[in-house]
Amino acid sequence: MIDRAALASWYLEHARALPWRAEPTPYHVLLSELMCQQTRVETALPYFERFRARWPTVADLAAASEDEVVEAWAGLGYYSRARRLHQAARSAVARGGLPPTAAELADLPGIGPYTAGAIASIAFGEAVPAVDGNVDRVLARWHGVEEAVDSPSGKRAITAHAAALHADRAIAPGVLNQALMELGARVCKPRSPTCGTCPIRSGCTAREGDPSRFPVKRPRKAPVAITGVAGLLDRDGRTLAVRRAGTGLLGGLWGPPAVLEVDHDDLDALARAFADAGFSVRAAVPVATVRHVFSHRDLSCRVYRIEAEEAGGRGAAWSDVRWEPHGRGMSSLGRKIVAAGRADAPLLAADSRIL
DNA sequence: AACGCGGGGTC
DNA sequence: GACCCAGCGTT
Repeated sequence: MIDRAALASWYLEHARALPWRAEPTPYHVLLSELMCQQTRVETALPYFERFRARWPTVADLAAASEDEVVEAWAGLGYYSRARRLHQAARSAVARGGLPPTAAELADLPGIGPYTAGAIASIAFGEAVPAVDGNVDRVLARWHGVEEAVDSPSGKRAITAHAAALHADRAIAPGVLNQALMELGARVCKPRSPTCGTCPIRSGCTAREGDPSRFPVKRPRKAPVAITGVAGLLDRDGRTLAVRRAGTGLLGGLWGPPAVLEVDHDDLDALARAFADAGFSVRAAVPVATVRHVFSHRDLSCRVYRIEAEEAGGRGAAWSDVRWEPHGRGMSSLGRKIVAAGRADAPLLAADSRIL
């Protein structure tokens, strides 16, 4: 059995002072947990502060428009989280507040097994596990779990170990769950864990051998290489930006007109993209090629500087169009494309093509 | 069980 | 480059 008292006292001494820990209201925990899904705490921190300042209560967030929320999320990635956070906020307000149990919380959009357990234990004190990547690692190592933690059976095994720690509620559930996560982030790290300082090294299976052998994971597929084109059209120091339609890759996100899954020199596709934004392209000059890796796609995108005139009309590719002064509110890919155009790279006149 | 979905830090 | 991060929802 893991020495829970040692784990808890280690946590109380070493816990980072995170803003949602200072005041772990259900709304703050909801916000932080959604932002931290597959995202480092340090990355989510400034977003949490901005959201909390702009929408201090769950009712404020529910009253915002989805577009506002997605735009405020820009740069954080996995944008369906933003839409689901907004939906969850509206749902919570409609039912008079966030429900206090993991079972009910799991019914809300964006809240799966981990997040439900985290909110229920941290904000409401329910004795339920919250198994994230850190807990996977800590418990797989301690118990020597040989099954892949990203398989259903492996996840069940880890969850059972985590649940057992709450058996007699010797430690406050929120403290225990956060202690496991904090330990995974600070001590029981993926590579070169510092076992010598671990408060629960006694009894740990992996410490006897090679800790980095755990947790076992299924092999992941490499991102598929794709190409695409993007165009920069400037006017009065601003760049033409479009909002991508749909909820697929970068759906709802702002950026310069870009077409994915077409060749680097597919100027017809680029011209159609601008036509959908209401512009007729006269010339396109290649200025850069940017690479952007998503979790499942490895994109090489050729960036063109565009000359065009207003033609009116709009196609279905974009849900909105505007002139964007800074690149704020854009996806990271969008900002990268804008930056490529601002760079002092020489124009590739030899590749220039007039439409 | 596999896939779609972002972005960035770290070694 | 590879790995992985306070994962979830769909198929």
